[in-house]
Amino acid sequence: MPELPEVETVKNEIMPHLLGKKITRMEALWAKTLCPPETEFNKLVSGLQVTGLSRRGKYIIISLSGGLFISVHLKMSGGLTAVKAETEQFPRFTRAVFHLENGEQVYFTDIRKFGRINLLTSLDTILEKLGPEPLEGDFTPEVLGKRLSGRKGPIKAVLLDQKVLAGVGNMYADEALFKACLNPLRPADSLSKAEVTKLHLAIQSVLHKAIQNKGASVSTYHRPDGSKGGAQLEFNVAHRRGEVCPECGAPINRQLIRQRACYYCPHCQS
DNA sequence: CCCGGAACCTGAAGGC
DNA sequence: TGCCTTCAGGTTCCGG
Repeated sequence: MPELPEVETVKNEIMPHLLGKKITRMEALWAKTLCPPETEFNKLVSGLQVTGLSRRGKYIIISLSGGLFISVHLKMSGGLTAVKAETEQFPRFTRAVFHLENGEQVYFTDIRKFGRINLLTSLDTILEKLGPEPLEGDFTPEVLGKRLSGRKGPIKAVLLDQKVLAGVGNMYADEALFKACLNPLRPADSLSKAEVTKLHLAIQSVLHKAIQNKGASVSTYHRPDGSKGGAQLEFNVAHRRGEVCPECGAPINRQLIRQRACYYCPHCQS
């Protein structure tokens, strides 16, 4: 599932196919994917040039000439695929198409239709619901400590709150808590200073390593060239139902926390 | 602020 | 083989 490392990888690898190109037309094959709807979207973007690509949390931000932005959220099963030249048949599950100059295209595919491509005049609506970027220099252990203070819910659930920290999802929250040897049910504000520091380091190292491995291909995630990421091969607990802890050999627990599957080692994370 | 639950969707996997 | 149920989990919204 796309979390920060997967979104970062998609952004980086789709960049050469979009940067500097003119958008001739946006096409919606599943109407709800585009907001505003296709006709209105096209009135505003056709002929504009892509001037930049960036990522904030799990959003890909496409900057356009004229001061407009397109945000892409992959949600559960979305992906972008680069295509050199126009083809007559779209791949299965294509929900939207970026038509570019010279007949090039970028497909937005999404089995479950949760993903969204929004046209924005300002990034405020996105930025105001996101906490700090975990890999930026200003994300320090002190900042993490402040974000967790006063939060009495389980640390696992609090880490998934995008307003606390942007970009961490279910898989990497499980991996970071394992690396920091923290029980996912611990109240977020009960962590000692040393534990917060350990968690801060664990979050950064888990995300860095996953980006190096081009994301985790569990279920439907794929890179823009169609290949898979390798980060799932290094998971210690996430999605490892019925397996044992690589550190101590204890069976990995799967427990619902706030309706979300949580994988952890009951021995190492006691 | 905290929490639970539903909604949005489809395909894979497991049970019978 | 085939029907039915469950599971997957990012985000928003609604109600208590």
